Amino acid sequence: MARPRNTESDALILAAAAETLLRSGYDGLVIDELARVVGVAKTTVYRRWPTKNHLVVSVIAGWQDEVGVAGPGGMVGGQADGTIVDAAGDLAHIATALTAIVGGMCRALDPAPMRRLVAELAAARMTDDELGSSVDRLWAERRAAIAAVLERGIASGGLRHDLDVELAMDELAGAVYYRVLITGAPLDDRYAHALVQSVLAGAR
Amino acid sequence: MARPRNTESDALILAAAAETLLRSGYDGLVIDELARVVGVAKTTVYRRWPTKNHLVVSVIAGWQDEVGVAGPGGMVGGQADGTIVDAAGDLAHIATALTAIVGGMCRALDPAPMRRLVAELAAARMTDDELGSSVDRLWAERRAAIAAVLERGIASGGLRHDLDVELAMDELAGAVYYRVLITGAPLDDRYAHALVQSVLAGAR
Amino acid sequence: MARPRNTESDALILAAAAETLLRSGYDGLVIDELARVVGVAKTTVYRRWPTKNHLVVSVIAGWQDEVGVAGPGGMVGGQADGTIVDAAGDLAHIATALTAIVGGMCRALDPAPMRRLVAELAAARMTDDELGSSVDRLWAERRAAIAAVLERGIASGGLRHDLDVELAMDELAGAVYYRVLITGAPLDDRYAHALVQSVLAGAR
Amino acid sequence: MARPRNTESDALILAAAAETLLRSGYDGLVIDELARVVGVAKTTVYRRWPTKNHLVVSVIAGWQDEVGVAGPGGMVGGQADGTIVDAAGDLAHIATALTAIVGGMCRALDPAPMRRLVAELAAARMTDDELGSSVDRLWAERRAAIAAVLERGIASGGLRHDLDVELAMDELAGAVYYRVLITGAPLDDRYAHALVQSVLAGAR
DNA sequence: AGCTAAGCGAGACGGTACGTCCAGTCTTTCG
DNA sequence: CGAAAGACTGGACGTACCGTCTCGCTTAGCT
Repeated sequence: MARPRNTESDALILAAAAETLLRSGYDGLVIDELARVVGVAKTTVYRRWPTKNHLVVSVIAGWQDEVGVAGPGGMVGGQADGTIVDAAGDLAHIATALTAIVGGMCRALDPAPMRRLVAELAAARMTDDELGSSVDRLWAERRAAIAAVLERGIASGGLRHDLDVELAMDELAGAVYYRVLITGAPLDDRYAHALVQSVLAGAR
Repeated sequence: MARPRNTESDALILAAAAETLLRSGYDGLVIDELARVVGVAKTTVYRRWPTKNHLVVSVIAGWQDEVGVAGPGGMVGGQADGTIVDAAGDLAHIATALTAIVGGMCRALDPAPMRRLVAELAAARMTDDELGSSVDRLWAERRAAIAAVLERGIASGGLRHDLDVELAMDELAGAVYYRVLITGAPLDDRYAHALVQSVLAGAR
Repeated sequence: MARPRNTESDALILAAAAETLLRSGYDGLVIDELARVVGVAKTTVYRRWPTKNHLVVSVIAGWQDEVGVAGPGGMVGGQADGTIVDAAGDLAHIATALTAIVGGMCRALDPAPMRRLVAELAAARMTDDELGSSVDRLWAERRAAIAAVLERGIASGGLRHDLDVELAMDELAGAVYYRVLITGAPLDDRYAHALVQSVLAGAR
Repeated sequence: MARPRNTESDALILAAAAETLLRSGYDGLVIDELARVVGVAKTTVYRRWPTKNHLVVSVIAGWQDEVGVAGPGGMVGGQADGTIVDAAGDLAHIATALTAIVGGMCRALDPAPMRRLVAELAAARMTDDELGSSVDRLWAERRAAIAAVLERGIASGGLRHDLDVELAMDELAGAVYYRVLITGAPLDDRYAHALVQSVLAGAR
């Protein structure tokens, strides 16, 4: 009965927002201008995302969906690592699977615009509860991927039975985000490899 | 030769800004109101710090000088862990020293206002270079404290000779900041203890 | 198609601005306060008038439309003097008509707030072209009223054929504005009467 | 007993202020910048003139002293017209003397910067009493010159005994200022001549 | 010759207004 | 009802001047 939403607008807005976010950061994304550029009314944006923050979350979620848990540039699809870990539970395979995931994170988060964005989202998380949970869901995906690998590792006997999975995840993901947000140190596959080795050294 | 700046104003402004920053976060700090509260003209603030960001940097720098590595609320002074590590280099002592530092971090960073602030600073770091380096210096202090302990541990034989100190620090500090900024999980001494144990498990 | 401007706001803002302008002069008109008084956001004012000057122009233009040549407080309508001059062209009637107009000017311009305003507008005229032409249009109305009378006087033979109408107007209006702006001398009907007599003495 | 003021500073400040005033108008004259340009402390300016307005008045007064009542570009010195009028009181000589004075006014006030300045002073007059009287004194000089001529004209029988001198002056000076401030019409010697003729026509 | 009051430069300071920028909401009219 | 257009509230930001003040130094002229 009612006029249906123009789904094309969704895509256009997201695309433009994504580009602007990467190019100019959170503050550089101005809803007014975004709408103008896309050729859409500001209301159309706000009807879909109640807040600038929500829109930003959507953009990032889109990036994840687009490239799997590994983030843009990554290559580990959900089913793929499942298969790998199912096939073999021994330490080498666990390391390989983790390195793939962590490496994907590194490649995804290394670029400066992405770092800025992650920082801004972390800040937004603190003030805005609703957005907070959205952002949490975002981060949670990669966390779950790591958890899956670790738990299969435990199940397969490659890792200690009393391994604190939470803690191991904090160390892995934490080190990466620490470099992203706090030290600004570079992130690449080599670092991912070393990090995984180091953490597994205490998890065997 | 000219009338000197009223250094008391500097102090009052910084104090008020610090308090507001902790209580209300970056956005809660409004220059106009700050000036009013301190009883100073807005121009007096802007004469000292050309931008809100510059002021925030000063506040943080002040925290550093004031409280050492532990940050506001923390209590780990340089001499304390120095003494501990000097006294004995074996693993138990290393663990104790690290737990003290990491526990200090946890207690300092756990409160919500502090989390918000850290996140906002991490974000500001990305855009504003000047502020960035100031923030970096801030974080660097704790990092140095951890490094010192680790290196003495290596020297004393308590830790592996080929231990990647950088990596170990990333794991320790990273896990903490990860919880502060990304997962929002609580931080306390128990966590600090477990974290240190876990990391040392792979460092022996 | 879009939401139309609230025309009531226009009116309210103009009214409040007009009152403030008369009571407190140009500098006494503060946009921030104006908006507050009217109960409107400052942006709503700036959307309509990009500058304080533009707003002042609008106010003045409003006065024109509202009160005719006589200005605020004046009372000489177009038809009144028209009738008079139509009825008889001889000198006495010309003098009466002119005295009415000039007297209206005197009464309108005599009060201190009006003097201040006229002076401020004369000053603004010089810097701001847009505002200048608006102000010019304002002054022009009275000038035209005087010119009409003089020209009918010439046509009816009451005044010299070679009378320089421009010059006579300069003398009449000039004397009034001179007192308004330069000497500060009082203006009333008696003065208007004497002035008209004096100028007509040389115009017969 | 104390160190005397540096009179050279007075001159330099006045000169710079004069130039700026003519080039950039009242608002373009910024005390801070003036002091910087002259190479003098702001206090040195304010010690001499308590207010920007006072300084501006001084500048204008300087112009008068410099060139006699006729203003910059004029040439009728006090003694000159005295001599002229003393020599002969008949109408032709009165007209000549008045034309000289009024012509001087025209030449002095015609340039756009001067118009702006006069307008700004007229506005300042209204708000600032102290400055008002200074400005009044300024205008009064030319007025006095005209009055002198008219009164001698009356004494010599060239002008009517019952001539209202005030009114005649208002007409003469008023027409000029009216063009300066209100209509923006050009002013030159031809206009001065016509104006004097017209006013004298009713004064005989 | 030395004391001292004032001049001077430099620039901090309080105060006040301006005009700008955005986020998010509300109000129309059209399809 | 969805969409386009854009008005509206609300609040902060940084800028610009004015006129006052406080330093420390310099200098003329009285004692």
